[in-house]
Amino acid sequence: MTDTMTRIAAGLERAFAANGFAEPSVEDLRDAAGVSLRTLYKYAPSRDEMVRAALDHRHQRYMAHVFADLPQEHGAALGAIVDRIADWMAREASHGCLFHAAVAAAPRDAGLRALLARHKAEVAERAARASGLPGREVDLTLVIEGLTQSWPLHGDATAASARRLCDALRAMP
Amino acid sequence: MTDTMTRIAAGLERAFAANGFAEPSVEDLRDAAGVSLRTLYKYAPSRDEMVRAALDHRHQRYMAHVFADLPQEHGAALGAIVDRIADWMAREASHGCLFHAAVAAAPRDAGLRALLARHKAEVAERAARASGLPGREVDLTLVIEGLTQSWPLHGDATAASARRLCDALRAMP
DNA sequence: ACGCATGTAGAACGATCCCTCTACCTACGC
DNA sequence: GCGTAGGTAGAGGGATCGTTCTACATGCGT
Repeated sequence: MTDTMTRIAAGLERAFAANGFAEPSVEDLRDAAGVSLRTLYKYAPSRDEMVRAALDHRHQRYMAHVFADLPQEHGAALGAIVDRIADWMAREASHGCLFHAAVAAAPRDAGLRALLARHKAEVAERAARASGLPGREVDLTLVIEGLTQSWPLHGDATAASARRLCDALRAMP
Repeated sequence: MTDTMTRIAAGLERAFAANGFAEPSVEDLRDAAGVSLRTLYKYAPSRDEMVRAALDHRHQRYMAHVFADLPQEHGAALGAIVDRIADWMAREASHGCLFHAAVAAAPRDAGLRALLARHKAEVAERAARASGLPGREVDLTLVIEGLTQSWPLHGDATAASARRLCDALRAMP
């Protein structure tokens, strides 16, 4: 059932987020997914598919967490996005972006790199739309990526810095 | 003749940069290092030590590439740092920061995380000094990390964005 | 000429890897 | 009552893993 699939994907996401993409064995993943090995392989016929399933699930949850129910006003929306991302880092991704971690573990995998690019493009596109900055996806990607990567080093001070940089972005041509 | 240790470290760095930290076997690393298995284990007694040796070598080369012979004037120095990092990405690190890749492959390894933090702290400190922005290490880390992570997605457009953000940083209180 | 440090080549070990397979259980529509 | 779908438990194969070890070659100071 689809219910089983999402439960498996949620468990896989948790396992990869906690232990990285290299370390967990398929048996570890089976334990995290809470199903038998056979069922796990039925829904994700190889370890690579398990990675994809985890990332798909992660993408859904991330987009919902960051972009759902944003304020209408553009400045407030961008500030809220920064706060949501900082909140996400605090409670979910204290080690950094899961997509980058997946690509780092297998940098030759073109499919994974494409998945990363699509995820980041969608984030930038939603951020540009919510903040009323169409065409500024590169600027927004830079600040969001900087926030995401710096947060493990400097915590909430990074969020404050990102908010000020976003104000500067909106004032820039 | 170059020191055996540095030759090994250079080969290891190249292997990990090309194939990530999870994929290469010790035999692959031996081939990349260009020495025998016994010699490799003499200088790096475990695979983890090989990772450390590669990262140490990477740190030396990165700092030299980005911070050597910068202009005296603060604005020009910061612009040069951005250009140097973009140049580094173009020719050396098209997949992203090697330290983040190492941590992503083994997020539970506290020693690796400490190595990452020290590397980033040293980069931020040197950047703050060169650009005449003491105490602004968090801001600089955010822009530099954003540039480093976004570059694989948007290439030199990211560098242009980073330069404008650096100008904004210097104009901010 | 000789000892020693330093190197190469590669076999072998036990562990672990991903994946497949057999055998059995349970819920449910007809 | 019974077949089928979809599940569990777990053994095992074949390959590869990190690491150690033996056996041999080479350069160099004395």
